[in-house]
Amino acid sequence: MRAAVCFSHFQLPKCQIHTFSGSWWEKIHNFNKKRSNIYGLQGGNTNSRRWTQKSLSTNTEGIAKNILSRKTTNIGQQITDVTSFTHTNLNTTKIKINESKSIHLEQKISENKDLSKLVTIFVFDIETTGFSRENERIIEIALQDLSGGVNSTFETLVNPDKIVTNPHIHGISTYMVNRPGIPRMKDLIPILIDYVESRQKPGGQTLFIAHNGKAFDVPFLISEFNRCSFEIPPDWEFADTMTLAREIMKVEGSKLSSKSLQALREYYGIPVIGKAHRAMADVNVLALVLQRMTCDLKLTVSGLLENYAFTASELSNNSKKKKNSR
DNA sequence: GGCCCTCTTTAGGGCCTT
Repeated sequence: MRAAVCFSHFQLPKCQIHTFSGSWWEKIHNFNKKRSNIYGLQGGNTNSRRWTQKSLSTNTEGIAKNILSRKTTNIGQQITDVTSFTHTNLNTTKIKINESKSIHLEQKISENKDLSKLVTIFVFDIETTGFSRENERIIEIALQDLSGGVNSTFETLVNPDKIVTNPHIHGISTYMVNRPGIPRMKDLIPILIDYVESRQKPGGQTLFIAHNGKAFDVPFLISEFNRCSFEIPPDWEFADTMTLAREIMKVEGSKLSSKSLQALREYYGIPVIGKAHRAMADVNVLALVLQRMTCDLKLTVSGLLENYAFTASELSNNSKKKKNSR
């Protein structure tokens, strides 16, 4: 059981920029303001942030695209450009699913520690060859660590070893994912796990947020991990913004008519950022939508974890129970 | 496929994800 403790300082007045905490939204917002230019792939030292050149091809269709440029809109309708730099260690041979890592989140809460400093929150999205996780494959993954800063994004195409039959949806073609340097899922998973580990706080928790994640992204990810003889690390927790959207729709006077990501983007007046249905573009939109929804719902990090988070094993077990009951 | 809603639960339809 999680301690039912809510950190009131997260619940700041509506229409302030910070919602979850005075930390990560502030960080990401300040970071956006500091980095107003869009950079290419070259390294450099900007605003005292030292950049590191990535070790593998960084063309826009290759693995772990280094540079993300995006536009963000905060509550004050300020639109800024931001660049994030993802470095991925492609020489990863070790597979570190550190099950012995001690997570004492409840204890930390009971000790009244600042939960926002213990939780790493990723917004993520996947593009696939279709809806069926049994027959289809992931062809693109994007993550954004909402703490911001260097290496805060991770983005890569994935070789599905099959024909991409739905390029009209996302613009990702068979040719794009079959080129040299595009990793297969079994090769990508250890890299992904290492990347996430590199962003985790000592003794902290990790929360992945996706839109319709409970029904689509997370089960798809579980299926792909299992197919490649991996398991989702047990300390990864997930949350679904679809659930938050339903809460928004219940609010009296809410004019949100649909729970789709596009409807949420339009509802909050967030401009189109890149091509819809590309993973990182949708991640960028979702990060902003999440900010606004948590503001509207006065939702804290602890509230999100206590009321909306689930683990991969919980999701799998629930699914098995339902299948057995049929 | 999973979730939610309802003209419901002994069920069915709509939405959302690619």
